[in-house]
Parts: sequence; C-alpha cells; structure tokens
Amino acid sequence: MAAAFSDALARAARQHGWQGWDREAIEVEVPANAEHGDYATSVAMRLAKTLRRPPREIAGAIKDQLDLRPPLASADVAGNGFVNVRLDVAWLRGQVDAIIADGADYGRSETLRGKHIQVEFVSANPTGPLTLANARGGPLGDVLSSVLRFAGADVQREYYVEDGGTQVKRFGESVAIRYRQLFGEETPVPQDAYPGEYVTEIAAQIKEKHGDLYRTLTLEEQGRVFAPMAIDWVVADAQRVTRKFGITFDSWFKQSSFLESGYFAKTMEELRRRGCLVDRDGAVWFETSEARALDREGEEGWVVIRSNGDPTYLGTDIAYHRLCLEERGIDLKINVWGANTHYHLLQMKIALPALGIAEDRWSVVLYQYVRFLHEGVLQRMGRRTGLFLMLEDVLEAVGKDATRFLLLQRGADSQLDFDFELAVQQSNDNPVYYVQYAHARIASIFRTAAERGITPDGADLSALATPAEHALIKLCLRFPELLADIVGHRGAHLLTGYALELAGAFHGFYRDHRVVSDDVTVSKARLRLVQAVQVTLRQTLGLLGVSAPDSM
RNA sequence: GGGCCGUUAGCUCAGUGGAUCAGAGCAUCCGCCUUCUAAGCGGAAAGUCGCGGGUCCGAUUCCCGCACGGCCCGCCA
Repeated sequence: MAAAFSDALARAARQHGWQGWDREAIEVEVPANAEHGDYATSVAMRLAKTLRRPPREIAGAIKDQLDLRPPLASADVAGNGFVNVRLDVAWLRGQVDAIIADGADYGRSETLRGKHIQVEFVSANPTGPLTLANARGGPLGDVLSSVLRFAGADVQREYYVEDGGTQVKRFGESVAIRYRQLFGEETPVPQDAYPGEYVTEIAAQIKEKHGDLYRTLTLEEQGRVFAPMAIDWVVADAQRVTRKFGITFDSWFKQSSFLESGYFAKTMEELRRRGCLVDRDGAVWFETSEARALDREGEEGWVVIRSNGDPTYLGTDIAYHRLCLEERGIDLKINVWGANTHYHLLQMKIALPALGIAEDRWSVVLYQYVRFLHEGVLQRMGRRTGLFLMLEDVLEAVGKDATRFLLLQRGADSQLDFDFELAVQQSNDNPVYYVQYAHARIASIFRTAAERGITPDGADLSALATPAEHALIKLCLRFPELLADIVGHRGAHLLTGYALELAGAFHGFYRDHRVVSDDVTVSKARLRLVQAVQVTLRQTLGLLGVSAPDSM
C-alpha cells in the first residue's frame, strides 16, 4: 500500500516538478471510520510546507496518479488533504481463497531469510525454581522468536545459565548447610543464605545419593562440590517448567563453559589490547572516556575482574556477548531482560562497541518487573528476599494458555501487578477463552455443515455481499501486516490485541449472519469465509503458543 | 544527585512516531437462547488520555519542565 502511494507521489512530483520531497514522509493508516476508506495517507499535508502547495492540491495530484487496478478500486481526496482509497471488492473476496490456500503458511514471509538471530530470555539465576518474575520474559521472548522465525529468520532460543558467579557459591553453601542439618548438625543459617524448601530437597537428594561421603569437608569445600549438583537440579527443573509453559529452548548455555575454555580471559586480553582496562586495587577495571561520561562523578569505571580473581557479571557478560556475535555465527542477538538491568544495558552499550561490535547487532527488550500481592501488600519478587510466586504454581492454577495470554496482553514497558487469588478466580474470564471460543465455534459450524452435507467446495464468493463479511476479510488481511510491525520492533503483545479484535469481529458476524442455511450458495460462500477466519485465528494463536481447540 | 519505565473510563490495561482515534475487558444497568456452542451478541452509563508550557494547519501522540508511582546507579546478578 505504501508502495502504491509512493509511486503515485513520484509520478505526481515528476509531472508537477515538485522538489525536496522524500518517500519517508508516506504513512499509511487504516481509518477507524469505514466511511473513510480502507487505507488512507496524510502525506499531502505533511508535504504542503516543503512543496509550498495547498494540501488538497497535492492530494488531488497523488490521487490522479494512483494506479486504480485491483487491489485498488477507488480513491478520493477528503478533509484537509487526505487521500483515501478503497479495495476492490472482487479482489477482496478472492483473498479468502488465498488465505485458505496458504493455510499453515499464511503470514509467513522471507524478509529475514538467511539471518541468524538468537533470542535469549528467561535466563534466571540458576539458584532456584522459576518465579513469575523471571517468567514474564518467557512469552515475550518465545513469541518474538516465533514471529521472527515465521519471517524467515534462523532463530535460536537460548537460555543462559549463569553458573559461575558469587551467588552460585552462596547457593552451594546454602545446600551444604542443609546437608549438615540433615545429619543433625547444629549449623546456623546465615542471613544471606538461600531460603526455600527446594534447598533442603537438593541437600536430601545429595544425601540419598552419596550418603555421608562429603561430611568431612569444610563448608566452603562442600559448597564447591554441591554447587554444580544444585545447578543441575535447578536447570532440570527449569527445563521441565518452561516446557510446561510451552517453551522449548534450543540451547542451555552455561557460563562456566567459556570461563573454563579460556574465552573469558582472551576477551579481557582483547579489551586490554584496546586500552580499555586499568589495574587498580588488585582488581581490573573497564575504563574509557565513554564509561566516564556515563557515570557523572565517574573516574572510577567498572570492575570486570575482582581482586580475588573472579570475573564480575559485567565482565562475563561482555565475553558472553562477544562469543555469541563473533564465534557462534549469530548476526543479531536479542536479549529479553528485566528492568533492573537497565544500567547494565547502558554499560554493555559502551563495552561492546569498544570491542568493535556494531551496536545494531544486539538489542534488548526491557520488561518492567512483576510485583505481586502478598498479604494485601504489593511486593517485589526476589529469590533473595524469599518472597516469590512460583511459575509452576501459577501454571497449575491458571493454565498455560491463560497465563501466556495474560502476560502478553501488556507491553513490556508496562508495570504488571499480579494478584494470585484474583487470577485464579478470574481465570474463567480470561480473554484467551474468548479467542479460543471463536475458533471452536467455527469448528462447530463445520460439524453442522457436514451433518447437512454442505461443504465449502465450489463456493461462489460473490455471495459475500455484506459489509460485515468484507470487514472480516480485511481484518484477516491485517495479519501479515501486523507480523511485519512486530518484526519492526513493535512488540509481541500486539498479537493478543489482534486475536481479540478478530475474534470479536467473528462473534459479531456470527450473531447477524447465519452460515449454514437453506440457501446453499450463501452457505458455501460463508463456510469459505469462516474457514479463512479460522486459518487466521489458528495462525495467530499458534504464534502466541496458545492452543486452538475445536470444541470447548 | 543522576538514569530507565510508567501516568488513558470505577478497576486492570490496549492504542496512535500528528488529522478520519477516545478504545477493550472486568464491574454496574437494560435487552437477546424451541434455529451453526449464550465461554456469545446488542444497547446504556463512564475519561479536560497526570499537570504546565512549546512546535504545528492540527498534540492523548513529538519537545521541554513539573508532580506522582515503580526500578536502577556494588569488587551482587
């Protein structure tokens, strides 16, 4: 559509000798009011100043140059200078067949063909089971991945297991404390130890498997031995729960792998070679003029290797991103991160270019943290505070489909407060059922049609004559455009809004239009129409990772 | 002190990189099931799109300032 306007503008400009315009000024919109056509552009008003012509004159010239062949039927100038166009009805009806023919490929494109994209999400600290806080990144990353893959990209879903940090040490020692307690030892639990029953459960498993084998070790030694076992337990648990959430990761990538392989050290050498590192107080600091500019006071820079020799989160993350983008053949890395990492994000935006990695090769979807109602008070979830809502409990109580839909109805930027009791209570009111019901209703219509021996075969689509029928087709046609929007960084949550809109349009149509009736011609055509709607709904739900039932 | 995000109907939140954009669901009220599933449909009521400036033919949308809420500024991640 933009191309049609753009070509018409180019021809009009040539004809009238206009100078100084550019194609970027073209914006196509779908008017809310059907009387204003199917598509419209306000480009004439935008160009009025540059071209020094009245908007209506420009609009008229563009209108005259529009190629009025299907899919376009007519164009007119309205308001202060809008160009409105209408779609050719015969062409529109024909799209019903096209959508059904595409079937499971409807909406698929090749725009990202050949591009290797990694989407890294969830990646919770491997020190405990997944909570609803980590989980918000799940549907966001999973659905974005699906959409990118549908647009032709080679997408890898990655779960990054940060098994090398200080928190992991603490986790191992927390398990050790429980291990000792299982043998009746009076071991005090320090403030910063991990709470939660799973810690004891892991300790019990170790006891069961190895007995008192490790009893003679010091707490620190026990922690070192237990940490990898505990990590394995947590990773296996995360794999189980994410699968329950409808997410399958292509890789579970451990931080320890590139610490042990020496890649981290090599990356630090490279930073040093580029003059970005400074040794101070026994630690190694990242320090460049850009880093100083970010920190207002800042001559300090940021520690990448602690004085005890351990790398910091920033240090390992620099190496991890470099590894992905320079060694693993990934063209674009997209991280889905919680809002508390925004400062880290700014640091990374300075550190990666310092290694010569182009800024446009990675981006971050930052989502606001999930808070939840605990004893009537909104609380921030945190494993270290011991306050959290387990993802698995929510999935059990609310269901996979409803949870995914719920989390995807809001944009990543919007704050999300979760009331567990309310969610359970309202799960029957969840909008996801509204959408699924539309799909099931269509399936039911087909069952009725089959009973009466009516099939959509050989339908004459010209029987689709009402505005509501045409509106349904137009709405189905928006699906590919929506996917293009999402690929263009618009956010996966738009899919839920679209699903609701399409389901709503169908429910309204259903009320006013009998599909299976004595009029076989109309019945066949309408069966064909609702089939196209069903295909589009199924495609939308499929990308959302929500099931599309045939009956409810 | 600095930074990131938010502020839209009673509640929970969509939306628009400017016009033909004031939206959905829930909650409230009124109607609709001998006919393809009422997990549905139609209607009513409900908002100066946080406040103040600015740019413009036009601002809920863009810019600046302010207020309020959340988050962040560690040799934690």
